[in-house]
Parts: sequence; C-alpha cells; structure tokens
Amino acid sequence: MQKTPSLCGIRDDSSFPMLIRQIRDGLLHQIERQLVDSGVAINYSQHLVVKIIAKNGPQMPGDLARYLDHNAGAMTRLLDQLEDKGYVERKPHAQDRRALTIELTPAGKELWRKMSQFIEHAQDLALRDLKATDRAKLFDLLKRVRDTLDETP
Amino acid sequence: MQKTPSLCGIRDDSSFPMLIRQIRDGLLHQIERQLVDSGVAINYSQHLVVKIIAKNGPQMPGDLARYLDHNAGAMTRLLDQLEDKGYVERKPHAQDRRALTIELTPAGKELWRKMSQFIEHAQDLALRDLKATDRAKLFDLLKRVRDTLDETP
DNA sequence: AGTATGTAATTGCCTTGACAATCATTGTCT
DNA sequence: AGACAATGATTGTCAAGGCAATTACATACT
Repeated sequence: MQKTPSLCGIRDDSSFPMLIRQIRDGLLHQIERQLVDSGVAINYSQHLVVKIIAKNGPQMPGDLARYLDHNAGAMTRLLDQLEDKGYVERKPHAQDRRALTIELTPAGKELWRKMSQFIEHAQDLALRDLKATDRAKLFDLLKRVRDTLDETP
Repeated sequence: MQKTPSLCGIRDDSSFPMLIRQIRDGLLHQIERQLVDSGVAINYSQHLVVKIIAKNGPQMPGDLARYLDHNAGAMTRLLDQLEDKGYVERKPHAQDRRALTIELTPAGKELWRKMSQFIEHAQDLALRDLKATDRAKLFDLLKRVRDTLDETP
C-alpha cells in the first residue's frame, strides 16, 4: 500500500501560486505546532500581533490590520482575545480620541521572550537547505515579486 | 495626508514568512478579482478544483483534498457547491464502492475554457518584472524550500 | 462657525475551513 | 470465513476572517 499517496493521479503542476500556497501552509503549520508544543495558547495571527508590538512598540489597531492585510473587524476580535488572555492592553490614543494604542502587558512581554526563541528558529527551518547566497537571492526575488503585486491595481 | 499609509510606524521586517504571506495574499486577491470581473461565480478554492480536474481528469474527493492541503469535510461541502452550480458531478467509483469520482459536466468544461485564459495570465502577472533566468531560479529555490518543509516532521 | 467628507473602532451577519464523530466499505491477518 | 484495523465520504460544531452598517471623532472647505 502506498504510504505516501501524495500525488494520486494528480500530476504536480508546480505553478507559482501553488508553490507559494504550499510553502505558506507549511510555515503556518510549523509555527502553530511550535506554539502548541511550548504551551502558548495563542494562534498564528495572534502571535504576529504580539511580535509586531514587541518589535515596534505600541500600535493602533487599524495599523496592525493594514500591515497584516487583515480586516479591521477581525482585528477588533483578535485584540479582544489577546486582552482576555492578559497579553495586551487597550489605552486611549494621545492625539486622536477615536483611536487606541495597543500595548503589551508585562505578561505579554514575558510571552514574547518565550516565543521569540523558537519563532526565529522556525523561520530558518524552511531555509536550512539553502546556502547563504541562495537565501539572499531568494529574498531579493521574493521582494521584487511582492513589490510587483503591490503595484498591480 | 499620506495616500499610502503602508507602514505606519511599523517597519517592514521582510522576514521569509512575511514575504510569502504577502505574496500569497496578493495572488489570491488578484485571481479572485479576475473571477468576479469575468462574472464567474466561484471562489479561489473552487476554481482550483475545476482546474485540477480539467487538467488531470476525474478525481476522488479525498485526493483533491490531500492535494490542496484541504480538510476532507471542507472538500465535501466545496463539491456540494460546485455540484449545485452544475459544474461538477459525483459518479460512483468503478473499483471502490466507498469512493466517488468527480467529473466536470459540460458546463464545467465550458467554465474552464473561459477561466483558463485569464488564470494563466494572472499567474504570470506577478512575475512580469523578472527575466526568464530569474524566474527559473526562483522556481528552483521555491521547490527546494517546499521539499524541505515537506520533510520537516 | 458650520457643513461635509474621511477615518477609527466596533458590531452583526455570513462564508470558509478545521476537527471529531459516524457510517459504509475495503483490505489484512489468523 | 471471521475479526479487526484502515480508508472514503459525510455531518455537526466551532473558530477565523470578510463585508456592511454604525458611532464617534477629526479634518477640510466655505
């Protein structure tokens, strides 16, 4: 019996969107598994928000949503959850009374210290078979594709 | 007023997962928009299923799910929708009475003829700024990363 | 000042997709 | 043959995220 049914009569097309899709899914599963394994009770999107704030300081919900290509309503609910878990706090915005500033609580900073170790590791795992020059080349090409897409109306 | 708020105080990290994420989202939006614009009432996942069957012949639901990294339950409901719209038909499987074979109806084949034109176009749009050698290099690198991830337990 | 237009966050509603349980059938093992 | 594990599809239930409408505030215009 075939142990790896992989391509059951479907030939691998390896088109660009398919490759990107497969890699994205692989990365996501990889990181979510590490989060679960380490007992951190947050998901992929939530961990990204924590990461952004940890690296760039407090942010407005709208900016977080835009940066993650996320809907604003989804961001509201995502922040609800992070706040319920005590990792994040909504503070009024100094200049704009409509807006908020999302800050990490001490628990949130502690969470980030735990996460950041294996997150970096998980991100390099996918590239472990590439030499430094190939990695650089890959990054360059991907950035160009991203910029091309950004400019596509 | 800033017309492009892009990075509002969040510096672009351009990490590998982030690049992949952005490119995936860009491609998905691009293709979904083309589907909408051309009046085809199916979404991204559904169009992939039609594409696979059109290119590889009738398939079992389970194989479609595995190939698209999709849950089997989700595939059942996805096929329900394609069947409701008349693009696809469930036939009993010749060898295995548990299984089904999913075939394109005439309407489904007609749909594919309409789609295939701009789908190919949409897929190349993202790569339009890359020379042939760079495209080849990019494909090579991405395949290697994908294979690395496949082998990561 | 006053009006209009734009933006920030929130909420309700809906679709998509994941997970677990279930049923039918197949293959394996003794 | 009979027991038993493995597989194919389906269903219920749930979480994540998109869209549209709403409310509150800010900015621009006259």
